[in-house]
Amino acid sequence: MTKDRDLTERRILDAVGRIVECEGFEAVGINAVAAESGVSKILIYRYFGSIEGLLSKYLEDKDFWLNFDIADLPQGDVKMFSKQIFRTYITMLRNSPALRKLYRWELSSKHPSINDLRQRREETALKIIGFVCDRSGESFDRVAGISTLITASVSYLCILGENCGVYNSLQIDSDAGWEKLLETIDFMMAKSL
Amino acid sequence: MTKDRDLTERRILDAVGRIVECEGFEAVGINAVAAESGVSKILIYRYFGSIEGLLSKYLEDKDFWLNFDIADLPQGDVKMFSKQIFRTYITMLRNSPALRKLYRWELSSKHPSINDLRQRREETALKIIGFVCDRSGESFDRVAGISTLITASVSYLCILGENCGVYNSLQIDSDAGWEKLLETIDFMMAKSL
DNA sequence: AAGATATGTTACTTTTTGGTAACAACAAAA
DNA sequence: TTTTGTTGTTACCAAAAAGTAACATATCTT
Repeated sequence: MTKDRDLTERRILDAVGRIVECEGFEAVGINAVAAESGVSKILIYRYFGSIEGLLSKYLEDKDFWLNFDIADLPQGDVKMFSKQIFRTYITMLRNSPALRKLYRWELSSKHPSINDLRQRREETALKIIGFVCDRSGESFDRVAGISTLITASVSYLCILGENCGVYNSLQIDSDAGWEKLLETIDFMMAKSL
Repeated sequence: MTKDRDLTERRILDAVGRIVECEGFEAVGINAVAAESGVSKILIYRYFGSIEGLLSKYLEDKDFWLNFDIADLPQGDVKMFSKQIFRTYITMLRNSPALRKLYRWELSSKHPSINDLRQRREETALKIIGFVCDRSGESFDRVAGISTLITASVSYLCILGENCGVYNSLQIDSDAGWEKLLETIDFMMAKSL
């Protein structure tokens, strides 16, 4: 029995990660975390206060938009820039089980740290939309509307893809379906923006 | 103690309805249903076999697309027809808590009767998309892509609206936000179809 | 070394949830 | 009227979940 709080906390958070990726946030209970991490429950309470606190800690650095930096993308052409954002978002969501579980969880949970997340996301969104407006000459409402349509549908379809293979005859659980969707998105943006 | 199985079943199903509308399908457990309906659990088992069976029964006639009839909509102009479908869908979702809860539940549950639902929805979707293709001359993939983008985002935003007021600076929990969205959808369809 | 504090273990209580056994009352068929 | 089957009540059991009390051991300070 070595005594190392940092290590123990890491073990607990790692266990949360595994549970989330595999079964989602809904499955993160004290017993589950204790069992998965091999740490006794009482330590979880001591170090994180509650499951709420544990999840808040876990959520730090997990969201896509929060860690999004405009500077990471090519600045030249606005159309390319916009396209690239959506592509990156899709890639992230399709490759990260934890992110998909997070987006799913948000739809049914009123966890306090989710509000934080949303507010900070709104700030990022505002910045990006403003950026695109400035360079494209489109109205804010137009850009916001299109962005909303695209990101919301992408979020929905990525979540759904975990349980369901086909939506409107599109193969949403495979690359084939997503290429068709990307084609549609590109087409739509070409026409609308 | 009057003996009336039909009445009892009705009482149970009504209780399910109240629970679903208020807390969602996730909260439909035997104890909850028994308490809400005032019927003893064992009768629920006897009459519906299990919670699964109970939910399957409840789900009959609940989905939007399953009860959708092309004949209900104006047949004349294809553009109007398409617009009208999406408008109707939005109105239904925004006015029915149970429907929203169903769409939310689908994202995380593997309940057997959900597969039925999806398959039958696919059939309806195929019909509608085919119908629009025939009359508009657009390709199947184009129509399917646009429909997917719109319905998926609408579903997502309606579900999200229950816990979250703003998305991309759009007020998704109020008519104001939805009018802007409708405007975007109309614009997009005008350009794309 | 002695004491104080942080760390960890074990075993327990309570609550909730799903599930069942045993019996009581009513209704219709024999 | 007796029998049979359906409807309903009560009380229980078992498992899973959250949460806590009491104790043991390591680490650091003085």
